Amino acid sequence: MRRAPTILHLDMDAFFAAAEQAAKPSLRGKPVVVGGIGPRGVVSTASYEARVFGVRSAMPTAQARRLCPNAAYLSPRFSVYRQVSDSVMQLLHALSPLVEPLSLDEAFVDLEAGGVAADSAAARAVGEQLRRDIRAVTGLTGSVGLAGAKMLAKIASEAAKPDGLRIIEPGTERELLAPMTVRTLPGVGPATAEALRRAGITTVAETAEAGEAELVRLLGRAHGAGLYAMALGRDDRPVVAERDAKSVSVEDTFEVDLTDRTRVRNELVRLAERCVQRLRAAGRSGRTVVIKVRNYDFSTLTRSETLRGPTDDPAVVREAAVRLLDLVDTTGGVRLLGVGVSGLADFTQEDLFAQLATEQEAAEAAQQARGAAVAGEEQGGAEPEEERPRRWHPGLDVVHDEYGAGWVQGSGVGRVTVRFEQPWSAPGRVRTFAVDDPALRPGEPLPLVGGAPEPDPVRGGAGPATGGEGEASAMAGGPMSGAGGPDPDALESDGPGAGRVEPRRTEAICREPGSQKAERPGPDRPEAHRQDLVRPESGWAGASGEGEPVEGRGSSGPSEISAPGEACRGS
DNA sequence: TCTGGGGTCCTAGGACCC
DNA sequence: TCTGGGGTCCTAGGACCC
Repeated sequence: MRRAPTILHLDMDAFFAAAEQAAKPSLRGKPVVVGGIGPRGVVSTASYEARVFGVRSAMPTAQARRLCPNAAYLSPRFSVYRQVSDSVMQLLHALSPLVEPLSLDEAFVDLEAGGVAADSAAARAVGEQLRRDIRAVTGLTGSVGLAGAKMLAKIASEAAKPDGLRIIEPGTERELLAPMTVRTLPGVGPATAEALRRAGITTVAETAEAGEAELVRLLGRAHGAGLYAMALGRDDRPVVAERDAKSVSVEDTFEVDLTDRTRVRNELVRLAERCVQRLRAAGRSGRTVVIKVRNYDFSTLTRSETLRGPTDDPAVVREAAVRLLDLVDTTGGVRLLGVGVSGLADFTQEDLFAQLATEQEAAEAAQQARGAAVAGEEQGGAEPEEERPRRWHPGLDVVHDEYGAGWVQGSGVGRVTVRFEQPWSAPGRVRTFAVDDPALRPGEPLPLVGGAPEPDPVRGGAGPATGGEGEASAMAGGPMSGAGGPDPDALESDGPGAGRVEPRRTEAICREPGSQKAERPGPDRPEAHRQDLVRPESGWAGASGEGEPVEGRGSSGPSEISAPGEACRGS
């Protein structure tokens, strides 16, 4: 515990949702929910406008839709968030060599080690400047906590949200923490809180009064002792720059439980290969292979096997995974499968000959596969590689030959609805195309700031905002390009600036006393991941396209999203 | 309401060794 | 003949975090 508040914790505000609002002008000031779009999806991040309606991180998306049917529901675009995160982390590294990232949107910084602040006033100045810099570089807001210990800095940034800065002065922490719920302390989740509650402990003060011995008795050695220290405001953990990953894993939840044993096996093999790809990309190898199986009833089990030495050989991992699967009863249905590797090393100890042998095998197998393909023996699965995605996820970046850059607002019943706008443009308008319209293809994410209004990608055509080009195509039939006539969607779309609300205003609405802190999991849990796990045949697109205000149907998109307090109320 | 994906750390029991 | 401790490794599960 230091005598000056020189440990800084930065937490970006509603990170994923804020990034989407920055990228999509028509969504600014509107409720936005980023997360899994499928029937089993959960919310990663809700914008502050969506939180007004009770939408929270980790909530099933289906429940969020009931609470706030008019929000924009978007799949995460991790490449964009990573890019923004990198530029934020760069700003942090300018302050100190000791930067400890906790996730894409969160990090500790040791200001003392950086020599940029030795007292409270200096720390505040650094924190405020950092917030300005983040805004200038990314267009997004972040909240800063400053204290003499990590735990307190994190509590401070939470209290500062959104778009604020808070200092906990060393010496004041016990008084400050005393009345707070024990859930405030890191490491206290639902189970620990319940165990403590049964012992009559609900506040931090009561936790401290209970004493270390009692807490150890209730919670076990490590957890009890750690919690006792935290309750006293004691936390000596240093800011640690880089930590090597200890495991790599991938998992998929299926839209419909898998019952066919062969299918389960095939999916597991796919996962094993994906896992090894990630392992190799990280330049690592591992010794323990783990599989995870979640059953139809949500019961979950793991099976693991430790090899004689570390490997990054897909065949070795795949075979271990399949062996482990043989130990598991999957009758009744499998909801989720996962494959992981732990016991990571930086190199492989497998003997060179074995390595060469498997590579040769793989080469031969590939050769055979090619032969089979040529002979026309391949069945259905491997259709020729198309440039278009199998599904048009809401939020996906696209480019249209005629209308330029935009993003998918929704899709279904053979159509895809696109809003043509860029981060620096006015809110754009919506057009609907056939899903197989050849003029429409996936596009690169655009930078959130500094994107020069590029020359119009449309050769000789008017820009997307000019209007009058007519409907591109429509209806479930094939592409009907270039027909004239006004675009009905365009007529109903936002004019420039319409419906624009300064984000700050609605954030303020959300900032009701106590409304944030009482809630766990916290308001920002953007570390969720691929939600687009739907297997091709299960087809969420039809489901989501039908009757979803944001995701489909021409004009009823975000352009018609009402301000918070109007539309979403009482549905 | 029906529960994602990617991680970390801890506990506990059994095997095995000294 | 009945019963040591301690250490390490492996496996399984659970809590927690974002």
